[in-house]
Amino acid sequence: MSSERTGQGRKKIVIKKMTNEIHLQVTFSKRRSGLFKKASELCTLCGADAALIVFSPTKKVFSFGHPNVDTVIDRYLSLVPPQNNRTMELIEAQRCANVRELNAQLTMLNNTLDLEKRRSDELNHMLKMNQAQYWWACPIDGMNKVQLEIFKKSLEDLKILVAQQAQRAQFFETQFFQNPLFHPELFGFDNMGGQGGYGPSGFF
Amino acid sequence: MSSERTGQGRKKIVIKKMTNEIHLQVTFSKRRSGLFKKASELCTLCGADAALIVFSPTKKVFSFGHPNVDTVIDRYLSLVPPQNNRTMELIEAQRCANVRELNAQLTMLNNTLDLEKRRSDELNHMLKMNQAQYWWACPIDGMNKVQLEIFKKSLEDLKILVAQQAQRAQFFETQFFQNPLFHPELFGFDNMGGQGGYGPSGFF
DNA sequence: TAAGCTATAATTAGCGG
DNA sequence: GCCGCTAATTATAGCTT
Repeated sequence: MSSERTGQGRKKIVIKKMTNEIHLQVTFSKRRSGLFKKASELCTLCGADAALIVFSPTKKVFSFGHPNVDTVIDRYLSLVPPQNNRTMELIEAQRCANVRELNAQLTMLNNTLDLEKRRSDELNHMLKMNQAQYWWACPIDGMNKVQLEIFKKSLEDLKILVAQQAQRAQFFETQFFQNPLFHPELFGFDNMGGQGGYGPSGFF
Repeated sequence: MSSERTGQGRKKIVIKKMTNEIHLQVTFSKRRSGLFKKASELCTLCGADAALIVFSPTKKVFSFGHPNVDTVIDRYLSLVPPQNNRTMELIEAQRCANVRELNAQLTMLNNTLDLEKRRSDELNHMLKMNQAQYWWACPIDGMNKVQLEIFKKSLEDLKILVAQQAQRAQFFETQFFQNPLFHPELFGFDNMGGQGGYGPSGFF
C-alpha cells in the first residue's frame, strides 16, 4: 500500500535555467512563495523595510512591500527621507505596526485553531472508542478511569485556551475600534502590546 | 582537539520583532544574504525578473535586480497607474473596508469563543459528574450514553466552528500578506500571489 | 491544475574565535 | 562585525493523488 519506496525525497539540483516548462512553473510557484515568506519574516524579525517585485516567466507580476512597495521604491530612488512630512511618517509607521501585528495575530490564531481542531478530533475519536467499549467493558476498571482523566485534562486545557483567545481577540478588537491614528500615545507601542510569547512556548 | 561540544545547534524561533539588538543585527545579516540568494536562484532557475530592495534597521540599503533593479521597477510602475487622488481614495476605502470587516470577524470570533467556553465548562462539569458516578453507577445504563452522545455532538459542532474560523482567518491573512493596497483586479492585471497561508503551516 | 507527501537539501540559531 | 561550526529547523524536488 503506502510503503512503496516511491519518492526518494528531495534531490540536489544545479542552479541553471530549467528546461522543462512544467517543472519550471511548479518550481517558480513554490520558490516564489518561499521567497515572499522569507522577505516577510525578515521584515517582521528585524523591523526592516523591503520591497520585492517578481515577474513570472509568463509575465505576471507579484509584489510584496513593507510598509508597502511604493514607499520603499521611493526611498530607494531618492535616498532622501521626506523630512517635510513627519506626521505622515508616524501615521504610516503606526499603521504598519498594526498590520504587522495583525498578521502575526492571524498566524497565531490559525495555529491555535489548527491545534484545537486536531485536539477536537482526538477527543472525538477517544469518545467513540469509549462508547464502543461500553458494550463489553465496565468503565469502572482502571482503563476507562485513565482515559477519562486524560479527557478531563484535555477539556481543561481547551477551556484555558479558549479563554486566552477570547482575551486576545478582545484586545485587538479594542485596538482597532479606537482609531489608533488619533492616539499619539500609542505611537511608541512596539509591535506587540504586552502579554508576550504567543509562540508554541508561551502558549502551552 | 575538538573540545566540548557547547553549541546545542539551531533553536526554533518565533517570527516576532527581535528585542536583542545584537542578535537582531546578526540575524538580519544572515537572513538578508539568504534572501538575496533565494531571489537570485529564482531568477536563474525560472528565468524570472525580480527586484529586491531592503533597508536595514540601521537604514542601510541593499538591493538586487535581474536584469537590474531600475528596469524591474520601471516595469512595475508602468503597470501600476499613477497614484492620483482617486486611486488613493480607492485604496484607502479598500483598507478601511478590510479593517471594518476584520472587526466584524473579531467580534464574531469573540462571541463564538465565549459560547465555546461556556459549552466547554458545561462539558467539563458533566464529565466530572460522570466520573463521580463511576463509583456507584455503571455507565452502561442509558444515562451516560445519552450524555456522551450530547458530548460527542458538541465536539463535532466545535470542530466545524473551528474549521470555519480557521478558513476565515486564513482569508484575511491572505488579504493582508498580499499587499492589499494593490488589488490587481482594480487595475486590470492579476498579481495574486495565490497560495495563501503564510504562517500556520507556514505563514503568517 | 492544484494539493499533499516524504526524504533530503538548504538554511540558520546559538556559540566560539 | 565576519567566519566557521553544529545541530535543528525549514524549504523543497520528485512523486503521487
